[in-house]
Amino acid sequence: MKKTAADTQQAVPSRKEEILAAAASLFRRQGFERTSVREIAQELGMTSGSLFYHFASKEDLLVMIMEEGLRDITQAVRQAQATEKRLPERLLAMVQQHLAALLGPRLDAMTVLLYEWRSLSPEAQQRILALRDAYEALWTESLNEAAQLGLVDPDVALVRQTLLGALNWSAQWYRPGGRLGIHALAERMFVMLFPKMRLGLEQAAAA
Amino acid sequence: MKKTAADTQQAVPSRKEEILAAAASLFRRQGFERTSVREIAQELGMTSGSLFYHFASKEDLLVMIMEEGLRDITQAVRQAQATEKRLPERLLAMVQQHLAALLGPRLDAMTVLLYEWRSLSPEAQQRILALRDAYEALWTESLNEAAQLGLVDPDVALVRQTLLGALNWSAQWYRPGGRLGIHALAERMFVMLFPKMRLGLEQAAAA
DNA sequence: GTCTATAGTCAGATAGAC
DNA sequence: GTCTATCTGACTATAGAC
Repeated sequence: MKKTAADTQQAVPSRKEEILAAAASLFRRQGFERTSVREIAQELGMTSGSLFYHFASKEDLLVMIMEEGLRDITQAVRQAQATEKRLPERLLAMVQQHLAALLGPRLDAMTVLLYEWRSLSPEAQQRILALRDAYEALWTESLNEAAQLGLVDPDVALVRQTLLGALNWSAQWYRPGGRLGIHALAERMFVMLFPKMRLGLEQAAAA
Repeated sequence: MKKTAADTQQAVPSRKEEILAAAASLFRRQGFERTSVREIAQELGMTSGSLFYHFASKEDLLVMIMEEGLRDITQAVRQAQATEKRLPERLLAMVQQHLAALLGPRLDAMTVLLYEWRSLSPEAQQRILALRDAYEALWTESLNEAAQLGLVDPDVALVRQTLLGALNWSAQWYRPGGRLGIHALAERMFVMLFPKMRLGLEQAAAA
């Protein structure tokens, strides 16, 4: 029995997590192919050979970064969906959690997830795609309900693509410390993208 | 005086254009770094050395693909903007031209433009970024007018990012021959993203 | 304009000492 | 768990014949 349990929430990151974080940061800034394992190792003060004690291959690194990102955002949005029962508020909570996962502390991993999937082998691509489909199914579910209430266009697939496209694009331009925080950004985009939904909240009279 | 003038609209593509098209197709499917010059040459029945008679470097290929894509979409949207004088119709025409340029015959080049810019050298990145800024300025201009008429949120930068994000994301999922043509897709997305705009057109009573 | 041949570089991954 | 040293292969780009 190894001591690798409960490694998800600890404050002191394991070596493996340090490597994943450094790799994600480099992959986001330079792309997967333009980043060498030597660069990743150097970032951590080790040599390239040592990396392969922790990971079987460079692609293995990429796959784990992506799976971690997808696991995080899926869990966050699923919880928002389960917590908020009423519909307009539930979708707002889902948008907030999506942007928080995308633009928050895991920005590197999430950006890599969005823009480096072509560097995966076909087999790994299928695995990641299956996880992404499961995530998108959460949205389809709640958007279907909204469509039945007449709150969104009945073409739910198109609504989902438009919504997630607008949200995901923010990873290309959003920079922490800008004029809008993530929470405020989520509200603004929600109002813009779901104009038929009135929230009965305090921002009803906002500009 | 060489015979290279008026090469833009001809039906028979020059060798250079054939190379650019083959490269764009491979870059879109595999990414820039994962595509070798040998593959590009093979696609055209030549050997890798011959490519360098036409292009100085592999990056040169990428830059030309991107510049061509940006030139096309800028021209198309600028013409729509200049032709339609009235505002809601003008923005619809711009959305239609944006999607037509993005998803039409130049889909390969446009996708490469959107997703491979990190493979450019810093100098080339600046050049491309300047062209992209000029393109986005077209949108800022018309969206500013719309904001003054109360047709869109006054945060024009956010509106532009949201709009272009949703439109550009379609390159990830749209496939020609699907249930929606490009023209119809543009109308649907326009209505979804600009709900305050009523067009005075025939689709006023659509579902 | 295209070929062959190859220079020159750098990548991912492995073996074995410590 | 990290190191040094190295294998093996692939890549871009060039030179010069045709």
